[in-house]
Amino acid sequence: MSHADRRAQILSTASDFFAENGLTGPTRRLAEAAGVSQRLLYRFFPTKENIVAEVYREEILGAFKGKWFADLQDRSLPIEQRITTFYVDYLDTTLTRKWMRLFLYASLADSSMAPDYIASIVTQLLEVLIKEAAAELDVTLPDDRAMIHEMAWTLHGGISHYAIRRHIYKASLQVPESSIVAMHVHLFLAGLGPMIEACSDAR
Amino acid sequence: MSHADRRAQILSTASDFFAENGLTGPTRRLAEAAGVSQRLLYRFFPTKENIVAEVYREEILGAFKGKWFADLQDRSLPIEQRITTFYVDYLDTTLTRKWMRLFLYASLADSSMAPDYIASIVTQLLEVLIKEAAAELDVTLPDDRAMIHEMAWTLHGGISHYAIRRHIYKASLQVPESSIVAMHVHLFLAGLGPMIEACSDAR
DNA sequence: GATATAAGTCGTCAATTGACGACAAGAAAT
DNA sequence: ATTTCTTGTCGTCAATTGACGACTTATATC
Repeated sequence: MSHADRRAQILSTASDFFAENGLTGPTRRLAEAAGVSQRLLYRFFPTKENIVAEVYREEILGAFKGKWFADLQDRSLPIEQRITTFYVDYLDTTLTRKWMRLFLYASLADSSMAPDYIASIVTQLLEVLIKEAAAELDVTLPDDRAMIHEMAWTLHGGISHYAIRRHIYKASLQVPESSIVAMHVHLFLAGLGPMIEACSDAR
Repeated sequence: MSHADRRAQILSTASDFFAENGLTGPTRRLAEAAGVSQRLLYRFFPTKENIVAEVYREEILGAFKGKWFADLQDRSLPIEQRITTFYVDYLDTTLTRKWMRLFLYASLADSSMAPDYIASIVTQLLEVLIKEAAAELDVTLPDDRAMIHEMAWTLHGGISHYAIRRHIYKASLQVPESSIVAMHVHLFLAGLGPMIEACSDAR
């Protein structure tokens, strides 16, 4: 098998392996899973840490789509539909079992695998999302950007946590995913106006 | 030092140790952290797994208060205040750094450390919470219990995910915690009615 | 066919791991 | 003072770990 192909195959196996067994999973079991001798791993990667880092780069950082930004701002569609469509896709492509487990293992290991980059992307996403919502609902957002982000997190966090319940806590979920997304989005859009009002009053 | 005291001290150290280093942290480092020889651990616990299990029992399962059920149902106070007070306390006592990290490490390890018990408690909590909210808002909940739970999860999941962002992702959070809780609760109460209506219409 | 180069494995090293037997120090009881 | 029991440590065992040198096998190039 060619160098590039073998490397890709190992990385693909590794992403599944580390997602299931944690970043501390032994290289011998990883090699076994890849159908390869343990020694061969070190022909492609200098250290085990390097394998983990490569998996992280490919699987975690590569899971975001630029298209989302454009779609969320397509005002020819109602905001509820735009957000719902986005989250159905987001759950399907990014908040998968593999992604969530890798991301949590990496975050827990405090390994400086900078979640800053991801935080930055998500923040941009949230900012677009809530600005579009505010525009269609005709409400004015507060000036404080940190506060705006937290408002958007009430929606984004709820859906992210649904993915955690599903993939990490292995909760038995009976309500179909599309209904759940619809609920979260509807609640958010219905409550956004009142929430902003309450925030202004409190000040 | 007496047997009981020493055991308690080891467990206390172990809970911090495993929370920070993961359930795979070595016994030698744990012993060192406890200021004790590694051998001594095995005078109190038959295996390392047993230490982890004991930590889990004490720290994870022991973090829930029966008082919450009573307080949430005290109709002499407005529901918004009841829920807000509950979540401020919940974040402070249960969704701590230590608790979250232990719980996530345990959940990821798929170890059958039955999260069923916790799921059961949380479900009861959510059912009380949303029933009280529906009562005060004078809206009727759907019959489907699974659906009711998911509705409550829009609030509970959002706040839980805030704790994850804070303690696991180490996000820099600028907005004070009390404001965040207030936002989530207000959004939920404002959106609950419309969300329920949308659910009925969809059917 | 000879030869070089790439693909891959075997066996091993030192370090680390969970676990435990053997022993030491101290207190309590007789 | 001797015995006995508790509290504790030292040193060690076998298994596992990441890493790598030495070797084999296949493929391609001349």
